[in-house]
Formats: sequence, C-alpha cells, structure tokens
Amino acid sequence: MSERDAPGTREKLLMAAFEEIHLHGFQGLRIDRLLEKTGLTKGAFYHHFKSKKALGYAVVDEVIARMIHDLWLEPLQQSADPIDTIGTALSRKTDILGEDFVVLGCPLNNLAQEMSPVDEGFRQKLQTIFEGWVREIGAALAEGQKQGIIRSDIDPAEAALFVVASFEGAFSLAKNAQSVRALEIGERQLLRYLETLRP
Amino acid sequence: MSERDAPGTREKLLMAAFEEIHLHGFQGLRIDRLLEKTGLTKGAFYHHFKSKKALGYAVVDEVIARMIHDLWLEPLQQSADPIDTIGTALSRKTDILGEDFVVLGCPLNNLAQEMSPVDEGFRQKLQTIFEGWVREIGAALAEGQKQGIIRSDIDPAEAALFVVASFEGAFSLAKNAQSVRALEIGERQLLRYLETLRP
DNA sequence: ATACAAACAGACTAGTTGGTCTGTTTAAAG
DNA sequence: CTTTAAACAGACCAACTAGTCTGTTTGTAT
Repeated sequence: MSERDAPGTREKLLMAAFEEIHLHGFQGLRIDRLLEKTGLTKGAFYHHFKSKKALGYAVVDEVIARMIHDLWLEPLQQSADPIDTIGTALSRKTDILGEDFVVLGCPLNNLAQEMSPVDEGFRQKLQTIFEGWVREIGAALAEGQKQGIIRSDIDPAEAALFVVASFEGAFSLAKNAQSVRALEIGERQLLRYLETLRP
Repeated sequence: MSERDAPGTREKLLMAAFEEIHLHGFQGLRIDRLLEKTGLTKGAFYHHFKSKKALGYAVVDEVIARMIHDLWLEPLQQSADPIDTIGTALSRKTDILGEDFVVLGCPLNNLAQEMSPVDEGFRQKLQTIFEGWVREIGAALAEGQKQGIIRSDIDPAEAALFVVASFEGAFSLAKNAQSVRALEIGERQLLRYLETLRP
C-alpha cells in the first residue's frame, strides 16, 4: 500500500471528474470540489492533467467512450437478431444504471449539448463517439437485411440514427422530468418502431 | 423617437438574451456582452431585471414558451389530420428556422439539459412547456382516434411523448454534428413511425 | 414651471475559480 | 547509501463577472 500511486491517482481523478461532470456539467465542474472529493491537492491534479480541459477530454476518451462501447457496441458484435439486441440493450439501461443515474441524463449527450457549441475539441471527440455508435447499429441492421430478418427497403443508416436520436431524446425528457418514465415510454415506442423494420 | 422606452428596452434585452443563451447557454451568458450587444448599461439592465436568473426565467416564459406555442400548439388546434399536421410542422422547421438556427440546437431542450440539474425553478418552467407540448399532441392523436383515422389500440400519450423525444433527439444530434442532416433523417423516420399509427 | 418618479449611466466591489510556483516527500535505480 | 526524478502539498495570484451604489436624465402629471 504505497502512498504514491500515479496510475491510481489519475484513475481516481478521472472517475470523480466523470461523476462531477455528470452532476454539474463540465463548466460546472469545480477543481477545488474535485480535490475535496478525492482528498487530493492542486499539486497532484496539475501533475496528471495539464488543465481542466485536458481532464474533460480524458473523461470523454477514457470513460464515456468506453461506456458506450460496453453497453452498446459490444453486445451488437455477437448478435443474431439486431432488433432483439437493441431491445434488450434498451431495457437493461434502467436496471444497470439505476434511477439516480438516469435522471442525471446521458453523460454523452449531456456533454455534447453543453460543450459542442463552446469547444470544437469536445465536439469532435463526442461526434466521433456518436458516429461510431450509429455506424455499429447501422451495420447490425444491414447484416440483418442480409439474413432476411429485416426489410430490404429501409435505409439501415437512417434507421440507426433514428434509434440513437429517439433514445437520447427520451433520455433528455426523463432528465428534465426527473423520472425514468419518459425513458421507459421512449423505449417501448422505439421497439414498436423497430418491429416495423421486420419483413 | 423617445430615448427612454421602457417596454422597448425590456424587449430588446429579452431578445438579445434569447440569442446569447441560444449561442452560449444560460451559464455562458455574460451580462456585459449582452449590454454591449444592445448598447445599454448595467443601470438599464438591473432596472428591468432583478438578476441574471430573473432574465433567464423571463426568456423561458415569454420567448421560448411562445415559440413552442406558435410552431407546434397553434397549428395542432385547427387540424383535421394530426399526423399530417405534425408532418408539415416537422418539415417546416428547417425552412423557417434556417440552418444557422438549427445547428445551435432546440432552445427549449438546450436550456432544459443545461439548467434542470442546476436550478429547480428553470426545471419546473421548462417541464411545464414540455408537458403542454406532449399533452397537445396527445390530444390531437386522441381526437384522430375518435375520427377513426388513427388506430385505437395505441396510447396517444405515449405516442405523443415519443414524437417529442425523437424530434428533440434528432435535433440534438444535428446540433452536435453541426448539420441539419440528422434532423432531416429524424423527421423522415418519425413520419414513418407516425404512419404506422394509422389503421 | 416644477416636482417627482421612472429610466437610465457607469465606476466600483466582492466573491469565485482556474492556474502557478516554490518547496517537500517518496520510490526506485545505481 | 545516494541520487534523481516523479509525485505530490498548498499558499498564492490574476482574471473574470454578477451585482451594487451613487448620481444623472427624461417623461409626465399638476
């Protein structure tokens, strides 16, 4: 148990920063509060991160990107039926994340809404994540078309974007209403839409 | 042409504040920049508004609420076919508002995402607007059911929430992508969903 | 004309916050 | 055991910004 643990300290700052950003947004993130929360000091922080913005970028690259990957992209990889996979991915959200998490909004979309007009670097990083997300769903739908379990007259890329858009929209409404209800309704109606993609 | 025009000055501040909030968010709104933009001074501002927050509340109540009303609620009132009305309302957005407006995001959703976790007063005001919006679409769909032009086995309230959620979600993606494309795709797929509500 | 209150003008203040800078401690190599 | 650089500690700084406060101007009622 060494007192000095560079990778551990960095990770602690990253995770605490993710929580604080989820709670207050990036601009609402206070370095002092972060240090109080982690029990660290300015010296430690600025040793690991060049600036507050650099911390934000790291949260996007290392925390949020991985989260989307684990919850959405990974399950879609080995999937027989994309519609089923999306359906279970959707319904699992509320269970895994919990109501307290949900009413804070989607971390990806929160940051995108807040920072994309303010900082081009944030925007590009977040856009990359969105694009990858849509691309993978689109690919899964296209694969479904090949297998004949999805109608051939729909555009997989457009349908994929709609899935992400609807999900994020319902998440937004849930956040503002401070209730998971909107997200649940959104999921139900989104599944209804997805079923219309079957032959 | 009087120099002193209280209602005019207030209106000028309101509209400029709306633009600045649309550009930078409420927390990114700078009073000094607002005054520079309007050619007014601190004295004028704090004569008309008790605080920055009071200005924000006024923008929500008087600018954003009216905007939703004019673009969504009004058209739905005298409407024979709600699905058609929603469809034209959707497609008109890009035309009326223009690309420059669209890539800044939906003013309502922007503010909701930013402020609902930060300030309960904002959250409640914005929630009231969202609820009214969903309620009116739901009422139009229910009326459509009565007339037999919409399936009776769907829940109008849930479908209405999904319409708003999808629209806002697509708007969000468009904002982050800095392109109207996502919004157009979202509209197209949303219309596809809406058509499945017909008998 | 005069009084008076509303409508401003603008210098100044106080609190906040990201970032810096000097100095100290730990770990690991030689 | 020394040495050296990474890993901290924490006081301090400088910039920014909402809000205040005193004073001035304008419209208007009497």
